[in-house]
Amino acid sequence: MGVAGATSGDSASNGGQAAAANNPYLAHLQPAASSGFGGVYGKSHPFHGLIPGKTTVEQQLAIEAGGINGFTGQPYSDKYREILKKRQELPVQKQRGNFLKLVHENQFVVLVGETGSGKTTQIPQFLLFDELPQLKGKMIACTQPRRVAAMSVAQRVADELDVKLSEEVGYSIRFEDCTSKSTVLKYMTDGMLLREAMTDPTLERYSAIILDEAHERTLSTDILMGLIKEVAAKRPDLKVIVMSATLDAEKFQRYFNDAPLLTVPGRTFPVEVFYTPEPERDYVEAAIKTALQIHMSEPEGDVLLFLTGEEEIEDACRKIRAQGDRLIQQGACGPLKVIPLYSTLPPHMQQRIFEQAPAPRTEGGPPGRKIVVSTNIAETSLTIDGIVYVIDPGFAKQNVYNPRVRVESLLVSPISKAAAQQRAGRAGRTRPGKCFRLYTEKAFVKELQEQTYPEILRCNLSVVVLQLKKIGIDDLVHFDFMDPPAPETLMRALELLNYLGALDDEGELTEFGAKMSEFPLDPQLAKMLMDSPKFKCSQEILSVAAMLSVPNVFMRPREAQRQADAAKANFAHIDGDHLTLLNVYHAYRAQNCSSDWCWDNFLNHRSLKAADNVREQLRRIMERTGIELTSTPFDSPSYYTNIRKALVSGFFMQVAHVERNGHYLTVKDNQVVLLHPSTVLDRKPEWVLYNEFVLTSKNYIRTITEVRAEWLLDIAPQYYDLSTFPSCEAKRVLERILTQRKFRDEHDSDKKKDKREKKEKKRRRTDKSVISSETSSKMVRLNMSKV
DNA sequence: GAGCACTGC
Repeated sequence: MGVAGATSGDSASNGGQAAAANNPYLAHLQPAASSGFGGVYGKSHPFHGLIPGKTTVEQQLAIEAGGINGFTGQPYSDKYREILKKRQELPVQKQRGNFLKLVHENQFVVLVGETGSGKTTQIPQFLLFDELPQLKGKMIACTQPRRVAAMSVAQRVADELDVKLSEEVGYSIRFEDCTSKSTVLKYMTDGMLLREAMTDPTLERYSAIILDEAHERTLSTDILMGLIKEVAAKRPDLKVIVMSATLDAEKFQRYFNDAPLLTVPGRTFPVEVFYTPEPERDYVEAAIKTALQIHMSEPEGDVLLFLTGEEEIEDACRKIRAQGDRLIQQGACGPLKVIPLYSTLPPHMQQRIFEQAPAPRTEGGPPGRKIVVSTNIAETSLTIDGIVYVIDPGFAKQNVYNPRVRVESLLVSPISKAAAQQRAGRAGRTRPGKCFRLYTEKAFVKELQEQTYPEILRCNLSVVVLQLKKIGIDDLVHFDFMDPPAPETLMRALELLNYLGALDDEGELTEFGAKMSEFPLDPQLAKMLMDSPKFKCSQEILSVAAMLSVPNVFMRPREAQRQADAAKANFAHIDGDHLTLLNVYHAYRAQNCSSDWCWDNFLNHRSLKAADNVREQLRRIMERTGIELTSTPFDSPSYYTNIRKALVSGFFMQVAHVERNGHYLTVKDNQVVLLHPSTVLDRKPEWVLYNEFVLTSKNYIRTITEVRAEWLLDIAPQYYDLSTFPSCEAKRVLERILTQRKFRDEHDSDKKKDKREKKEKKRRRTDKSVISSETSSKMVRLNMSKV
């Protein structure tokens, strides 16, 4: 992944230091030396006359129309002038004066700009020429919810400013920092800015921050808003622009101390909205019918149909194709191209949405049509040109978190009015369009909520709490969230972090917790990683943690389920799914990360590649934080038990015990759960540790490994304090073990103890060697033959 | 014997 011409690192300023000192055009590279912080530009400089925070539209226009680029000292290119003409036609240009006035007079500005207004590319530039952050040795940040947006917008703006991407304009996303010492405008993901805040809590390196797409209310944007509100109170010099695409601006204004509002019209075409007169019983059937009706009776133009998930979409595609074929044979309409779209689809399949609609079969015959059947990936992340008709059944899968049982689940639920509007808007990007809503107008008005619940109200907050504690926000209950999460969700997070040792009993961040927060992982995974040297298996746990933080690697196509299951069985480890994942990773590396090999073994290459990336990132953090990288020799009998013990040190709260009736109960919570059918375990071990609890048709625990009761008691005594247990079978079993231990300890003669200790010492000595990566293919072979 | 909406560090 990457943008052509993108570079990372600070090559931009290499060798530029000497030149900069004598070159007035390059003064921004050395503001301290040339003019001092807060200084101004000299007479010969294109930026001469600009006073930070006091520029005028005329000044900015004159600079843009000038001959010399103030950033590079070079004459503007022809391409620059060409782009400039187009920029001048964007609706947001008419508001430049108003924008500058508001920014001069206010710390916070809320800007609502509809699709096509040009806000994402232009506003940061208006601000750049007004702020002149280079004079203060600072930057302007503009956040985006998605990586691709950060990359592509940065490239576009670099072109508009006639500079090389990574120099004055750059971007920063996970796994890729495309900025340099000369960067003054930085596009970045919101998550990335939040990461930075953990080491720079007052965001000193920025003179202004633009939060774009704030209406999406991503978890990171919400936390950033709370944080920036606090920082701004301490830093009157910091400018904050909040940009949103919806009419929900009032809420943002109120939140940011009654900030002024600037509204910029968009540039889209009208979309006529139709409702069904009666509620539809089966929205998929209704959607298919509507799609075919459009094809038969509406003029040329492509169709976008929103459904909720992969299976539903593939199913609908098949049905539309089948029924479409029948109509075509009857000569009732032109040819159809039906294309599915969802995120787990391989990239070359996703590309198909950009194909042209099929041509009519005979010249002058009925027109061909493209129908894209998509999840709400097409609502925000992907834009398909040429869509004229949208079919909106009004549903989407949404994540819901229940703190009481600590379970996240995906539920098909009605979308919000804002989302419905967004969907409809997809029909009007190239010409006037139509949107068919498969619900009544009354339902739209009365039943749909205004906005989608922000993510912060729908998810487990343990990562959020850890991050905020690291940033130095101690009082989370009184932290000014735009929408405060349920106290119970916060309590659950605090409790978990306390058990993991990240917070002490007063709720203060411990040193251990501070280190944990460095890892871009769930706290359980971070804890497991940090404890893994104790069990001499940090190399292996690194791999397991990476595999657990990427999408499922096992593919199971409907038409080849048995082959896929057989392929998976080759990697199965007798002790469970975590070690199976480790086998897969080792085999993948032993096969030189071959994508063909992945395909042959029904493995998702994209996921494995991601796991490899994540592993490398985690390994670096381990090195930086001084956590030892070590392994138990593969031929040691404790190789796998050590790994399983390390799993326990992170996931001791996610353990289930099988009851005499064959049901599993989660420890302490006593929830009845079933082993997910995807597990490689073909028996029912007494104690299992699980990675996640999913609520679908039943209560399932997924990604499971057998563990031993003794480990639970030894590794997590703080949680397995039996006085805190409700009365249950698991408690009785654990009690029995403790009694036996006490008995044994009392009757153990000193001699026996001595012997045991000696043996233990010897074992420790033999465990010290570290395996090299060269042996990894051998490891896989050995291990596979064991199974 | 069953599913993985979508992002992000």
